[in-house]
Amino acid sequence: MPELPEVEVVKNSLNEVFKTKPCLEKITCYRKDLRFPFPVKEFANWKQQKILQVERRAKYLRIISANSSLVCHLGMTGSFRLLEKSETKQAHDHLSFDFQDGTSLVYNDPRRFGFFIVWPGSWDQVSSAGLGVEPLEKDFSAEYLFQKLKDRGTVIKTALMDQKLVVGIGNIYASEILFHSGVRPTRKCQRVSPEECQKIVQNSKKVLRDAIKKGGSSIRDFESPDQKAGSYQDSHLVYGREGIACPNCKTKIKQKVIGGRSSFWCSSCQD
DNA sequence: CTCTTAACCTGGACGC
DNA sequence: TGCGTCCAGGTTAAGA
Repeated sequence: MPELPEVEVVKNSLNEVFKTKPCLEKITCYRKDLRFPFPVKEFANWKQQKILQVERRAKYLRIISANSSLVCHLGMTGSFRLLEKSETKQAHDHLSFDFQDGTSLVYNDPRRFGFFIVWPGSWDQVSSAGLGVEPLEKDFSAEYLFQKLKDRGTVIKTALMDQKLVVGIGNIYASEILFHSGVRPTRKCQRVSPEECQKIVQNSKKVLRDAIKKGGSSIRDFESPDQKAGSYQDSHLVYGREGIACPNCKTKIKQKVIGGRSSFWCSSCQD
């Protein structure tokens, strides 16, 4: 489900929830694991704790209490929603943060690719791959991107989705960013010019910021904890639009699997 | 070392 | 209605 904009929206929404209901009664899990075993011992320490803040790095969330913190990843289908006192849990509800007023914040994840782990100290320890720069920060620059691309054997779309290079960009936004930049997803990294790097960097920031503003993309099932669906899917120009006219030139949008992921582009607007 | 593929899971859409 | 196949926003171990 979630790329950077969706995770950012979830983060903001969780912070709203925890601002109103900072005091936890307990954490309950309804199974023993997701992608990794739940840190059950650690959960026991969260009884009666106050939740201070939620942060985001890459597609990871960090939930911080007074004396501990948890890192959560939503995988493909993870989501949170608020459960009122009278409501009962649903299929694929795997864990809940239970508040002292009887309501709960429930984590639901049909495919169970998500996880909760104890905060290990540094972000790089969360991902064995090692995390690249944040796309919305200054250090994601045209110079940085050009340097990273110049000795790579892969194509540009694969590079944009490589979390070691830049974090947070997934399959939807990679296609969208490359369309906005006029660069074909199949272009070899070494053949992307400095000028095109500039465009890709600028459009990454623009597309991701616009998507955050619109609450993320809600295709299939994404929604934030306040139950609001995002609307950025209405702004998708190529993703999921195979055979539909390009908004610029009316050429039919192409689709092809690149690096194992479905990719979309306009063969006339993108070189 | 770099790069690609398969696997982890469930559910929804589609074809027969 | 049912059953088989394919596909889905991510990550990463294993293979080439």
